[in-house]
Amino acid sequence: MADTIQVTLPDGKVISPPKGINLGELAKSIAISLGKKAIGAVVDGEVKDLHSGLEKDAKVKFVTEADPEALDIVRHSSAHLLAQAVKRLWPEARFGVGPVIENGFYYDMEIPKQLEPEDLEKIEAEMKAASGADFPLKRATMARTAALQWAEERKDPYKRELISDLPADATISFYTQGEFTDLCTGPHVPSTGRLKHFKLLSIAGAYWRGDEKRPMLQRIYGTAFLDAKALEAHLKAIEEAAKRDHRKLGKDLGYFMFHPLAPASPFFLPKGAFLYNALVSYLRGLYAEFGYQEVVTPQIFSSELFKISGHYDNYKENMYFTEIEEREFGVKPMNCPAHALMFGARGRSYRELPLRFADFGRLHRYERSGVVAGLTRVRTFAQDDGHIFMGEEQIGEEIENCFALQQRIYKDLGLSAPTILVGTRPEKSVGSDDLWQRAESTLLAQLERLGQTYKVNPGDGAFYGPKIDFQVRDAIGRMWQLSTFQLDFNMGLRFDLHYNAKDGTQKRPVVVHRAMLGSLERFIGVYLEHVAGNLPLWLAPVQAKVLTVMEDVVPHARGVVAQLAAAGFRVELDDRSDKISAKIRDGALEKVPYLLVIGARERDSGAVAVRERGGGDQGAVPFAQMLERLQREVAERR
RNA sequence: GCUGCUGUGGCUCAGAGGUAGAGCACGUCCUUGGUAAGGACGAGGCCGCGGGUUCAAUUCCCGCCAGCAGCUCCA
Repeated sequence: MADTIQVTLPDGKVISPPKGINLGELAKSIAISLGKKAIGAVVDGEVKDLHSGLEKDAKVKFVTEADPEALDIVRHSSAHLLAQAVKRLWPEARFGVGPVIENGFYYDMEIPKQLEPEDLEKIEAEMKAASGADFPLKRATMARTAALQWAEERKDPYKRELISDLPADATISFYTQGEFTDLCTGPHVPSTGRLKHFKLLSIAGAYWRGDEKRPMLQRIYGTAFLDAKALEAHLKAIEEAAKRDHRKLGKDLGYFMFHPLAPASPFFLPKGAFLYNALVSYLRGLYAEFGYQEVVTPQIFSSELFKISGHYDNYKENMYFTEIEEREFGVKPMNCPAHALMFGARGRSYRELPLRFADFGRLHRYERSGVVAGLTRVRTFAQDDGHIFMGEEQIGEEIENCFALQQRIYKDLGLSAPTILVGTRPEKSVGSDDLWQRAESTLLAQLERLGQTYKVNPGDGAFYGPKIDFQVRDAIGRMWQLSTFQLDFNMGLRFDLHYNAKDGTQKRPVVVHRAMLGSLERFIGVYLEHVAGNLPLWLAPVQAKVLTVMEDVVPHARGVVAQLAAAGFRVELDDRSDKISAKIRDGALEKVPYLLVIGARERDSGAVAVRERGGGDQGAVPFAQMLERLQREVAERR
């Protein structure tokens, strides 16, 4: 019995199948039903498909549709099904890679025909046919030379490149389904009949291996699920996401607009400008509390400044320049150089440190035309920017102070805890290895000390120093970078900044660049999506609308509006000669937090009939009580 | 920047080689109605911009601009 192995199942049971048994047979041997349901298996923590053989003792857990791993397997196999369908329709097609992504899969390919949306239907139909044929997916391995020859025969330079890039000792495996074979490590479903609930979503261009110097392939995005219901739900979720797209909300609610004569540059309409300014004044309140001093700095500087700061060498392609009196000037893309000038304008004492400058200055950055989008990627924006000048020994405390401020803001705004990413030295950068080394280790030490969990993104730092980026997942599930803390040992050096230390020596200040909301523009975009346009009372441009039931009560309603306005609330009156239901509908579509209905009854009793956003009629509430409720809610920032 | 798609009244969108339509919004009038659309009438369009083809272009072709989905790049 030397040729059996010990297999431990999830329930702790140990069985002894023959060595080399493939997982599909093993599943069947445990239970016929398991043999039918199994899609793959997790062997010692690694996902395998049912064709894999077992050569040694292992822990095996079969993956059925109930397991989370199943979805990835189905999606990966769906990508193969897509490729098979494309190959049937366009035999000349050459294939790049076809991985699983967060909500589905894609496949990059070179096809002589430029794909159009209608082609997706044709491809889908072909995929259904291949699924109906229920081809088993057979795994085979090939020696490197045979594999390369395979790619050669198919005249597929992409697969060839993929094969030659595989490590010398790699097992090169292929999967065959019917007439179609693809290079792949797997795992896959046992047969194409398992793939029924898929949908092709879009066509896009994608550079081969993400390199813009290499050919652009056509990429087809799709998604697949284990059952029709889940697919339906996902497609529905995509639709719902589109409804809370900030570009749509911004337009519908009259918050901001764009114009072709200022591409990628938002115009904040009165209501949007209110929100913008409300955020700024909220931050100003916190700045007083957290020891910041706000400054106002120029927009345009001689290029000399950017040569000193390093932007001229490292950031020039993102800057706007102009020439006047034969001197070159640059529009600032960041506030830091201006703050450095202010710090250095006179002698500084250690007693002033940490010196915290805050600046809501407008920044301009040239962004390539294809990358701009709504408010989340624009060419002009303001940050809730700040630079902290300090002694090296103050870094820890200051980073901690930054975290405290950030947590306060996120709490007030109802944002969830962000994902933390540490960016280290990029290729294009200023400063010595030693400075970078020190800056990076200081940041990491702080994160450790504060017990924050984080991931490191090598090479993702700013050109002047390493950074901590904070990403927030919005309600739709996309990640956005908002806050950023950046450590800078270089600015002091470049601008030759110094201060008189306690011991009488001249010392170099260290600088922290930090933004809490990041760019106000991006923040507003993300936040609008986060709340689906339902701004909390304290930020809503219109907090309440008074709606009149009939003409007789209009004078009284005016009085109510005046009282609310006198109490500092932003109120509108809807006294149109429309039915109350129509006014309610309009107010609801405007996402106004409170609709206050006034008819004869309310007038006579000094009340308002309250309707809270998203809810129904709450009945009459005495006016004084309502006023108090509004005041409380604003104070609590609900 | 690259690939593809799109561009028609304020908004959402039809339409066709013979210079335009719907719904909503808007205005006026009627209606004063109690919790998500009352009625009638009316006004409003360089059919993104510039070339070309054609007797005729908003429609077909080319270029540009802008937007959208991605790629690449970033708050």
